Amino acid sequence: MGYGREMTVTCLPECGVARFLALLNGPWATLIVRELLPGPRRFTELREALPGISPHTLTSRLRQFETYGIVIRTTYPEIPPRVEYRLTAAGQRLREVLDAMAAWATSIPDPESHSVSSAATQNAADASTAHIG
Amino acid sequence: MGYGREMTVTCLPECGVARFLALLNGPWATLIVRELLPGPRRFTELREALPGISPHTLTSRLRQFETYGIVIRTTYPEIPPRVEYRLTAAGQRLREVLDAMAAWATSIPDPESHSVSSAATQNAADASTAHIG
DNA sequence: CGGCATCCTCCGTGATACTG
DNA sequence: CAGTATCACGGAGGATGCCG
Repeated sequence: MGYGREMTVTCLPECGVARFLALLNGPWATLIVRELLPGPRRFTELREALPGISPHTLTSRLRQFETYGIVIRTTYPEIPPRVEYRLTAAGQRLREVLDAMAAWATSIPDPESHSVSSAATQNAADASTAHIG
Repeated sequence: MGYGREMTVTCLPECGVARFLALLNGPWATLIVRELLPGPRRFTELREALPGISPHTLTSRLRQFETYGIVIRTTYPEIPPRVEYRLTAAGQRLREVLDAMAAWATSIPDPESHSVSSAATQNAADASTAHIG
């Protein structure tokens, strides 16, 4: 699955979570959607809004979104050429998911406060002393 | 970012969405959390609940979750050995995110209904004829 | 400006085998 | 049972160059 074999996404998984992961795979995918939430964006605008992304990756994700009906690609036959990407109704419904992600992430402490040395690993002996079960 | 360089996650991104993606990276990560939501699970239970996952991957994700305080690993010094993984309070708050994911995924049509041939690509000429803005 | 083509790296994952 | 070790794969992603 995933980055190895399988998951050709010829037919999406039954599980909703799995379906989501199949469509918004990769670190950039969700961030691109995030940039499109406020409104339509041009290719270059997306590039500038996503520091570090390569045009190759941006095109790749945008094309996949287009294929799955998350994004609409509109070409304006102008000089210089202009292309706008905007979320479909389905794509805009992703706002709730991203909001949930952001809400969760901001609620957890920084990774510094739970370094590996004082990680959550524990033994049942300690557990019985405490109140695990 | 992502699978290339950077994103060593020494310090999580400011953006909540990016933080989420940094912690729940990879296709299996979220699915593992999903299996832990109902309650504590043992290593083998998780393996069986996630068809196709390898012990290597399962261990890897579980260790990362442990590092970031999403999962608690409890070792029972028994014969045969028993290890339970359970979500922390922060981990359990992921339920809302997964619910949002599932809700969104089930609301979108199957990929068959929007094949590439009839994809959403369109020209501005058509847009003016229609009602884009 | 908005790509596409090509080559390359990185890392999540799988498969198999082995250990406490 | 619960991993660990090793090798290998493949796709996401980066870098560069070129084109309409």
